[in-house]
Amino acid sequence: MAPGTRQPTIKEVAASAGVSPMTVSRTLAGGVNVRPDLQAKVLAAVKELGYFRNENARSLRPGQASGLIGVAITNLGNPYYGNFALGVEEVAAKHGKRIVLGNTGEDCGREAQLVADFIGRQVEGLVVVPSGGAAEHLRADRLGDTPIVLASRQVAGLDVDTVLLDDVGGAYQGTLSLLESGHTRIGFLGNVPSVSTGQRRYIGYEKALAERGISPDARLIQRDQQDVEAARSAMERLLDLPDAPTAIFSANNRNTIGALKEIGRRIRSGAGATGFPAIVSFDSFELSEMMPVPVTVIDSDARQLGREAAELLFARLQAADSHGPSRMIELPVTVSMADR
Amino acid sequence: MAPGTRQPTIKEVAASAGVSPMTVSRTLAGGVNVRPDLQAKVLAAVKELGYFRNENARSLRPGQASGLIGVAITNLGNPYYGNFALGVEEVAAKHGKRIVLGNTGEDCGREAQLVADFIGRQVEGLVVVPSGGAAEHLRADRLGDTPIVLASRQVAGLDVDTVLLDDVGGAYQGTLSLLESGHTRIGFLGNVPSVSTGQRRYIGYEKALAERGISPDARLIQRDQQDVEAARSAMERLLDLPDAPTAIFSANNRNTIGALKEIGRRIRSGAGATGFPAIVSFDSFELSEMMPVPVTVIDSDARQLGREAAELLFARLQAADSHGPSRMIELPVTVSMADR
DNA sequence: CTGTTAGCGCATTCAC
DNA sequence: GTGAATGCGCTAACAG
Repeated sequence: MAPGTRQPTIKEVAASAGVSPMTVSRTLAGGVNVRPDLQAKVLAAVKELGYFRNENARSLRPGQASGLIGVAITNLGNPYYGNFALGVEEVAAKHGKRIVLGNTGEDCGREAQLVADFIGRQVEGLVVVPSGGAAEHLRADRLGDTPIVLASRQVAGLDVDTVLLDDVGGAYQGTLSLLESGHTRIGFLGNVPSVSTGQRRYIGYEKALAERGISPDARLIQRDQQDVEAARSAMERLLDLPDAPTAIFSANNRNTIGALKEIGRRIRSGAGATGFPAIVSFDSFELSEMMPVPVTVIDSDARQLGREAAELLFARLQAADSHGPSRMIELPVTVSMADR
Repeated sequence: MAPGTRQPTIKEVAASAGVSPMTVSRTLAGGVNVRPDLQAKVLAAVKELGYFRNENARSLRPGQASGLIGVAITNLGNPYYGNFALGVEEVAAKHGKRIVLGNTGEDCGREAQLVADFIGRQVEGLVVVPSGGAAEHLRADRLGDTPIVLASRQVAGLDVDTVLLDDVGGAYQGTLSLLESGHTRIGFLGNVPSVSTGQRRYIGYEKALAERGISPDARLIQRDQQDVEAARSAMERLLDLPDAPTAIFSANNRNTIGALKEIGRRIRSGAGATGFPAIVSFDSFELSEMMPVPVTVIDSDARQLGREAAELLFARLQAADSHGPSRMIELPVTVSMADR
């Protein structure tokens, strides 16, 4: 095709095939009630001209759905959310829908923009991992009638379908396993409490301690680390305490990696490979079995989380029920010593 | 949107505000030539009704761009490509465009579908990490006038803008560093040669060997592993050779992780932590400094790769030159001992 | 400054 | 089986 040309339209295909636009439309829609010889002519013209049906114009017609599901995640660079998106896509594909994926970068403003754009592009539904700030823009009545499902994190006061992990239970079990090994001084590394996972995992940790009559020691609790370097630095502070913890509960992948990096740093400066705290990590990571200290992993299936969120959305779409009572699902997690 | 309900339209907003649709349109477009009091009325009605401008209808008008860039990657679950997509998005945002992201899963058919859908949705340009199979559907003349940039991998016979890493040079340098340490039996772990990175990295490996007068030993070369388990198994075969390699060049992240897992397995079965081959890995990975064997990493910046690909695309879009001679960029890589 | 007209690409409805 | 008319939501161009 020559420079400066537009995408060919259905009219041009029709002209080229010597039929009316309707015959082209019908042929592309499956060919019911079109003579085979005309279909062949149309398909030849389509190929010849490099015609693609304009999906935007198509979805303009009333009753025609856009075929799109909007997915907003917080961090594309995190494989957990990448796999989550794959799970959503898998279910969407099963229903003949495509996903449009956007990254919020944990920024509430970008999230609002993204959601507005999704709606402007006529998505049929939304799957959002909320960034944790204000969430006015996610309220059902601000979304037109577009159904939304939250995943991984909940938003206080937002009464919409939500899929979470069993954060409290996982953190509880993980902490309990440390207590059962005899640890009493257990450090906590976590992300900001304004994110619901941070909040919920802390609750599980505290609950296990409480059952053993241990009240949390504020000096052992570091819960503001959003990235690996902050986590490493928090671990450094814990290890330097006069009465350092003998075990660490890390509430997510980023904190676990940071903690392990600090341990590695000390080993390489000649500290020897012993005497470091045992670690329980909420979220798995590759090569956990290769670490110089044993790591117990609380694992969840990101892809399954994505699938469940999408299923919840499609259930609502099929029920044509965008305002029914909201549902909440908690997915189980598995606690296991890193495979070694 | 749930079947049965509609998003409010510009007409309804106009009616609610007591103005004409054009006044609404103008207000939403920035408000030039609209009295402030009418603007206020319009904005109030917009908020009241929860109106979102229909971007699909908007892009139907001639001259109105869709504001979308289509991005197709091979594996969303791989953080490398996640970060790549972030780089594309960053540059797109700078130009006021949004990205639509799709996952091909290394499947050529899905890639073709995805690209067709992107064009059907009137994307202004495409950034594709090609899956490696046949690529008829990526030829410029099959894409209408939509410009395309390939990233990370090239496709033989496809003369379009491409951004690659310095695969050959990186592999050459990495292999050379092993040769300079005195290794002569250097194993190769890589992905399938039909993917251009696999091909190019092998060439660099071979080139370094040739300079030292070493001809590749077929028994040391395993180049069909696309996932971690296959890589581990390939490493197992290498280690079990009567004359096992003293060093390994691993051509990508998946192969490196697999190789290390096999080493870990042997250490845990009591093999002791010495006597394993030195490893050079094309692609970095987290916690590489914690490995029981030293790992040299050939690193590249996925995000920068995404940025460069996007810049190439926007250069072409702005030049309104979708058919000029194609350009090829090779990004440098850094070779460094894992920071330890 | 504001409103009316017209048409973007497509598919539903109704004629033939 | 096929085509002509019509309108989806929006905005350029023009009229007032």
